[in-house]
Amino acid sequence: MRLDDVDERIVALLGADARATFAEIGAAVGLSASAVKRRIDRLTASGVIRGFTVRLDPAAIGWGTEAYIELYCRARTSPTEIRAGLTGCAEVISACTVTGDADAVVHIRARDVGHLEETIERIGAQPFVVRTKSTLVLSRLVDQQVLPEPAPDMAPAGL
Amino acid sequence: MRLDDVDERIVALLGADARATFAEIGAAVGLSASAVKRRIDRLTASGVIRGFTVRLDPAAIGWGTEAYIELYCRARTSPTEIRAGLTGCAEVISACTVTGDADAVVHIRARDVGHLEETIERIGAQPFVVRTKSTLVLSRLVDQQVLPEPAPDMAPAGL
DNA sequence: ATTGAAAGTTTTCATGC
DNA sequence: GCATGAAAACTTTCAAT
Repeated sequence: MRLDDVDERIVALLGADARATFAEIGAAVGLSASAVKRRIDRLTASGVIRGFTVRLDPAAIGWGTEAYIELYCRARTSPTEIRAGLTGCAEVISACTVTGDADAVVHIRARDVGHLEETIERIGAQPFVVRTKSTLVLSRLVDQQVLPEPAPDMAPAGL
Repeated sequence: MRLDDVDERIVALLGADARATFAEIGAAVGLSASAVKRRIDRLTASGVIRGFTVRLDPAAIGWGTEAYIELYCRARTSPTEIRAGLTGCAEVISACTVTGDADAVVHIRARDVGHLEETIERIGAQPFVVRTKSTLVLSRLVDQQVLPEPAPDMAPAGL
């Protein structure tokens, strides 16, 4: 689906505050509240907008430990199998299969290093996991969940 | 700050739909709309809730290529310097300093492999970057932005 | 801390441009 | 595809419990 400039700005405003009213967004982009709602409904129906969520501070609720775990899997392990082995694990923020030495990278959040260790052991105990390699996060520098820019026709933003 | 069970459920509901009305949330947790608003206001004021945002499907707007880039930096490069070098770069989803061989890991989203390559070159051209090591994401298996579970007192043993 | 109700907004939808 | 206007629903505030 193709987003025009107004769609881009609406998406950016929702990224900054997903609970903004249609009237507020409309005032910012020069549209009526109903026109804004129509566009957001269309963006949602078309799958561009997957939903609206809350941004939490994990550290504020005692989940301040973060790590990336590389998974080295048994031959012929399917992505589906990896996903199945990770779902239900509350500590898993994200996971993906990757190129390179490892087969998958799992992003973990835990309460503390003890909890992290326990989680790594739990994941490492999955039958398809041959070994794991963990990288502890020291400090988070950037955390952008939404494209910060009205992505125009090519021309990525300069540094 | 300490979250009680009701707070946990409210946060989980907001995670699933940040535009849910106070009345809807109240019905789900057995509270009035005003009580829900008070709790959400308190969670926001205390920093547990950092804000509300939209979840997009990057592939739906043509940003379907994803990679992790490990940064090997010059000696005595500060995290602040790394952050400064990455801010304003629309392709950077997240970045953090880490333990292990590399100094930092940068999560990138781009339109295609060409755009990714150009981004890697741009980041690699930063004065503090000695070399980079890229890992391309093949398929995303899990993408949980919010703690999926009412984290109860699973008590990290000891302390 | 929560409720319940009043006043002010927002959403929703039908209509017309 | 957008604006307008009216009805319904929601948010916000505050007195009371």
